[in-house]
This record gives sequence, C-alpha cells and structure tokens, in this order.
Amino acid sequence: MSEARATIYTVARAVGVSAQTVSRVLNGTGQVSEKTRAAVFAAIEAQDYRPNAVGRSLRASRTPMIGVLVADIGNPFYARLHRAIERRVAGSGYSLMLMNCDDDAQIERHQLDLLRSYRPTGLVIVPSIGSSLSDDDLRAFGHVVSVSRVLDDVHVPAVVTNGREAVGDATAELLAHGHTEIAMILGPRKASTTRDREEGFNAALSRSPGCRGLVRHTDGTRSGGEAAASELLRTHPGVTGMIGFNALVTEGIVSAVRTAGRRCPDDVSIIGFTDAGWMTLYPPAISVIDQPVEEMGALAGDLLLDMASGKSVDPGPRVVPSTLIRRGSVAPPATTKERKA
Amino acid sequence: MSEARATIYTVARAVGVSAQTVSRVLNGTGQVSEKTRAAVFAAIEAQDYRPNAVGRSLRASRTPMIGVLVADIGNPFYARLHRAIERRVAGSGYSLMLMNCDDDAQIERHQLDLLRSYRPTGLVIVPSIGSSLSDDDLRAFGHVVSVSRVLDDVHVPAVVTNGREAVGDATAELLAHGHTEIAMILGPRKASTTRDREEGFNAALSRSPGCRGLVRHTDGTRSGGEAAASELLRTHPGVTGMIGFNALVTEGIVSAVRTAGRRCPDDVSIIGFTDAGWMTLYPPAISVIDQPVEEMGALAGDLLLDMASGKSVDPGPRVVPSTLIRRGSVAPPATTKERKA
DNA sequence: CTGAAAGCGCTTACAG
DNA sequence: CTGAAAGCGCTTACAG
Repeated sequence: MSEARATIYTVARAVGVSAQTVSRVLNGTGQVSEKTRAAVFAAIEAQDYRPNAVGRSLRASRTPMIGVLVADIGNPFYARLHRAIERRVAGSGYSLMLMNCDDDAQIERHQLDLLRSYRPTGLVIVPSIGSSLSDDDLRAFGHVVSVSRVLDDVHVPAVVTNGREAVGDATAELLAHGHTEIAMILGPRKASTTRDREEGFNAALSRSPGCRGLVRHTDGTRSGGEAAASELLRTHPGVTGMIGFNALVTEGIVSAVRTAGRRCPDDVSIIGFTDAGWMTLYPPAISVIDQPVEEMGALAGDLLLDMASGKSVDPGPRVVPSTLIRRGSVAPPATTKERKA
Repeated sequence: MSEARATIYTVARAVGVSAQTVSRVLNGTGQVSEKTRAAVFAAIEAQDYRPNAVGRSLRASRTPMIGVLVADIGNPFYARLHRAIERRVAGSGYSLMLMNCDDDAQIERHQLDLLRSYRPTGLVIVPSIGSSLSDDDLRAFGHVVSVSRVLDDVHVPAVVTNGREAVGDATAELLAHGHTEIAMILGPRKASTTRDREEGFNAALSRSPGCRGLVRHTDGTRSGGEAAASELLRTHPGVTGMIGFNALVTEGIVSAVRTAGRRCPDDVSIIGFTDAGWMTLYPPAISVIDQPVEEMGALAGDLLLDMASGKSVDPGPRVVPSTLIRRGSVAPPATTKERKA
C-alpha cells in the first residue's frame, strides 16, 4: 500500500535475481529455470506488479500500437471499420489508438503529429477530403495502409471498394427498369470515392443513348443529401431514379422524396450506398450497394500486421467488391408502367 | 536523410546549447533568451525534429492520454459519446485512446490492463454488463469517470441520464392515450440502465390500477428486440403500446410490429429510447426518449479534465436529463378510438 | 538566462 | 541459466 510502485527492480530484489531475469520471464525470452520463473511470478503477484509499456516502448524505440485516423467516428461506416480492424488485430499484441479529424486537413496533420510522437508501429488512415498528406508524411509512420479513400501521388497499400463498377451496376439496374432520367447525389468533389462513383455513373449512362444523368455534389451528410435531392425533384420533375453516395445522403434522399410528396418506388426509385439497419425497416426496403466494411477493415488489419512482421507488401490498391442488394425501392417509373398496362 | 533520428540532443548540439535548454524552449518553461529560442526553433525545423512522447511520459511517470473504454464502438450511442468526449478534450493537451470490450467482463479487464500499462492520466468507462471491476481496479487509473452505466459499490463520478423518470414519462404518455396493456422491451438484466428503466416503467404502471405492464429482457440488439417483440405480439395480442430499451431494440420492435401485420400507431404505439436518424424517416416518425449523448460526453470530459487539473470532484452520479420527443408513433389504441367514435 | 547530473522503467548486447 | 552495464529520449531538481 504505502510502498513505492512496483517495478522490474522491486520484483528482482524480492526474488534475489537481476532485473534482466525478470525481464526474461516477462517476455518468455531466453532460458530461465523453472524455479526462478515460479519465484518471479510469485513476486509479481505479491507486489501486484504491472509492466510499464512506456519504459518498454522507449527502449524499443517503438510502441506496439497502431494508429487509426478516420474522418468522423460518429459516422457508422467508420465506427464499423474501426471495429473490424480491432477484431483483426486483437491478440496480435498491438493496440489501436483511434483519432478523429472531422475531415479537416489541418486537424488531420495535427492528429498525425500527435500520434507519431508515440512512435506507433503503424497507421491505418482514411485520408481527409482536402488532405495535404504526402508520401514523406506517411513514410514517417513506417507501416501505413489507407482505407476507402485514396491519396493522390501517395504510394501505400490501400483497401478500397469498386465504387466505379458498383455504381455502374446500380445505374444499369435503374436503366433496366426503364428509367431515363436518373440522378446521383454525390459526396465532396475532392474525395476519390466521389470521383470513382461519378465515373461509374457517367460511364453507365454513356452506354444508354437517350437517357439523361444528373449529378449533384454535397458534403456527404443527410442534410446535404436532402437539400440536393429536394432541389433536383423541384427543378427536374422528370427524374425518376436516384442513387445516394453513402448511407447518410441516402437518408436525405428518402426524406426529400417523401417531403416532396412523391412515393418510392412508384414515383421515384432509390438505391443507396453502404447498408444500414434502417434500410430494411423502411417501407419499401431500400435497395443498396452493400459495401463490405468488415472485410475492408479486416484486410487493412492484415496488411498492417504483415508489414509489421517484416513481410513485404506492395503498395497500391486492393479492391474489395461491393454488391448490389435488390430490395423494394426500385421499380419501373410510373409512365412505363402505364404504357405497359 | 541518412542522419540518425533527431533528438533533443542533436538539436542542442547543432545550436551549441544544452539539452535542457531545448527542453525549456519546447515546453515554454523557464527563461530562455530570444536569440537562443530562435536558434533552437531553427535547428528543430532544419532537423525536422519531433518530440518523443514516450521519453516524456517515462520521465513524467504519466502519459497525457485519457483511455476510453466502451462496450461496442459499432453502436452509434458509444460512437457519438466518444466523439463528444473528444471534442471536449480537444486542445487540452490530452489525447484519447479508445478501446472496445464487446461487453465482455474478461476482455474489459484485459483492455484495462493494457491501457494501464501506458500510465494514462485518466479513464472514461462505460462498464460492461457483467463487469467485475472494483474500486481498487479503477483507483489504479487515478482519475476515472463512468458514463451511462453505473457500477455497484464503486465510488467514482458517474454521468448518467434519468432513465427512471424518462421511462416513467414515456409510460405515462401511453397511459394518457388510453393504452391499458403496455410492454417494455429491456436490455440485459444486469445492466444498471435496464434496472433504472424497468423501475420507471413499473412505477408508472403501479400508479394506474387496471393497467397491465409486461416486461421482456434482451441482449439489447435489434434481433434480440425483434424476437422479444414478436413473441409478445403473438402471445399477448392485447398489448397496444411498446417501449424500446435503446435505438437498436426499437428497430427490432418496429420490425416485429410490421412483420406481425400490425400498424403503428393504429394497432401498436411505439416509443424508443435514444434518438436515431431513421426515427424521423420512418412513417410514422418514432416518438423517442431523447438521450443527451453529446452533453453526457462533454460532462464526462469536463469532470476528467477537472480531476486531472487537481480540482476535487466528488464521487457519485451526475444526472443529465433525457426528454420525451413526441412524434407520430403514439396514438390512442384502436379500441379506444372506436369507443370514442 | 544556462548547464551537468541523475533517473523515469525497461531491454539490448555482452560476458560469463 | 544468469548478471553488470549502458542507453532509449526526455525532464526534474540543483547549481550557478
């Protein structure tokens, strides 16, 4: 109680061995006689000794910690991603240190400096929208994996989904149902994910002459999505299909369609991106491009663990495919239905 | 590039001063001549020197980090809580280290040991359901604040909401609309939040003779909530009002009601606990006991910062009130409506 | 305004 | 199988 904090030395003294021997017992390195080992464990228990990770890290010039920097942990996508990384990394000896940057390039840099001061073993990063991070900035972390969004001119392993193809499929799905005027409500222009998905949308439409595609950029939030969708429904009453950039924007679209007095899927068909619990609850259930968040997080964890264990991992993107889940929010547009009838 | 990593010594040598002086410049402590200070900053820049937090922590026997241990970061409630704590703590010089425990008492203990090995300044904890943590376990962290759930026989400041009163209000709301058979789908029996809310439910009903209250315990997930609600609707067709323990359980209730072919609010009125984006999207919008997650996180951050700065903070709970938001999911039961008509 | 010495708790060579 | 010495990068007294 009143004794000073237990250290490797107080344990060593109690047993009558050197600190070095205690260290060996603790780490399971080298040879220690069974008798000594038992005595050390007994002293550890008696003193309630707990290793000090700070001393260990300082000596090793490295902390068994992996930094995770995301744009917004309040966004379920990032929360699930973090959880998936954590599950993969559990038991590997590494802990995770989570940081937020509110999608602000300056905060991102600040958080990264902070993280770096602890000399972590690696970093998993979802770069911020206007990120100014360079190869050099990331190289300082040793092992880096980027997830979801990709940084220009930076050569680190990245885990991404096939947004281009997936949105292409979703667009094709609407076209196949007879929609001829389709809108995509995107995220911020500078995000690589926005570019990918926009390309997929435009490519699919360019293959369908006579059909029109409309695109809007937003901040990727529910209110941003709602505002853009409302404006579109008002100014382009011919739009009968809409694709959301992410789950939040899709919430906004669904809300805007209802507020505008249109019905889904009778008047407007909707396809979301990234599944969410409410999408199966809503009537009609929302069709969605299901992003494999868990697989993406697990793969990012794998890559980092591989790099940390010395395996060489080549830079560049790993694509984990998203797939279209068909539910009830897509139907032929009213005009087509009438024509058929 | 090829030079060894910059340290306080390499900077000192370049300037021709002692390491001590560099430390003073870095920390803004003591007196340093303007000329020396400028020279030190120049050398820091030239060498791209970054302070090593590990060395600093070891010397200080304390790391400017606050551990945050929650049951499940995939649950939006905890994600929002973490975010709120982070916002409050930003700029204070402390970083947050987030850990998960999957509501498992054993993992909780393991994560806590890990965290403790870094000698953090404090801990914000949402205790796991079956937590075996004692006063001693937490005292080792120096400064501790518990949030949402409360630990028996542990005397640390806690930030909670008034679950008892809030559920009492919700129950009263249903009673006032003429419901006489009401169910509450709760979380795990051992959670303090379950006990609070259950008490509030029973207390409100005991004041209304002739009315019947039914209670079910679940694991607090959507599927748990859905199973319990389905069973109730099947075995107790007289139930016309249901209250959910949290947002996920409420999802389950809404789903079960629809699957059972009952309409909300015509056949069954529903009140949730903890607001979520989908609740205003769903038709009808779900009435909810709105839990002030942001305020709770901010208060927890405040308390910890106060304790860390030496202010004395007395143990015991701080209650941040939840309030009932009335939306469209509560109406008189069909039988009452018929009688009135 | 500035510096030499010691030490935070641990592990890495090195030597037996 | 075990130990004495040094050092990871920093800050805390102490002394000028």
